[in-house]
Amino acid sequence: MVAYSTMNDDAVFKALADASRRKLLDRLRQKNGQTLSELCHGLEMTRQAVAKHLAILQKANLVAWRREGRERLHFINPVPIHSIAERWISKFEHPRLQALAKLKRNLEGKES
Amino acid sequence: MVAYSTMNDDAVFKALADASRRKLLDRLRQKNGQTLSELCHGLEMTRQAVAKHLAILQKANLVAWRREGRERLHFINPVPIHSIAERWISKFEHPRLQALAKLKRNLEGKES
DNA sequence: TAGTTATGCAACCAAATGGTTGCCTATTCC
DNA sequence: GGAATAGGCAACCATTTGGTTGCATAACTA
Repeated sequence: MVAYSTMNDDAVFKALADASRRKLLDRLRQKNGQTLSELCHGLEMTRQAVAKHLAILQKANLVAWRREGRERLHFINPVPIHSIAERWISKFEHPRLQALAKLKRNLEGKES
Repeated sequence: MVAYSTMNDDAVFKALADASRRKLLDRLRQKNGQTLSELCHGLEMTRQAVAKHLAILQKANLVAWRREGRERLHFINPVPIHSIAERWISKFEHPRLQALAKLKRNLEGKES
């Protein structure tokens, strides 16, 4: 029995809507536990902007961090993405190519 | 061999970021081929607002429509959602509970 | 043909978003 | 202790976003 809260779906979708944030997730996936400064390298924006993005990812529960001395180590949390994939995207679990053919037929005005 | 264009991922993510648009997709999933007016029923916003949302969904290739007399029939296209689910979300295909445990360990500062 | 229904188009508006700069605090290193 | 490094916080700004109103056009229907 799984009692998942669909409550913060919106936060997750919104967090994923921005390319910079998706890039940050990608980077963390490649190397987990990076510091804030480390995550800034190569991104064409200020540290403060990156910190804002990470805060948004954190509120969506996609990223967590812990303080270590003067540094902040960031860790990715893949669970919310999976939850959404499973319970929202799986709504569309028809055979895809079949669905595409159906869409085309519909657009052409034939009965499906 | 699959040659997928990762180009309009951004449009899809952004389209999905809005709760009203997700609701519209849900409605079309329940009943495909609805008209614009039909899709407006029960939504607390003007027809024009709904039309804008549908235009965004269309640009993301999540919805298509055809003209039928004075009406516009809308059809859902589940393919882009599947594509993203498969090639982006599957990046996070570690065993999830294991990943969550790892995240906790990381936050607690123990080596994983 | 006249009225009603379905949609299109454009201007406008407030709030959210994504970014900046400036400055302050806390650690670490010499 | 003093300089350098890592990050926190707040004010500010332009653009995007999500919505509106107003009006025009096209197609059914009586």
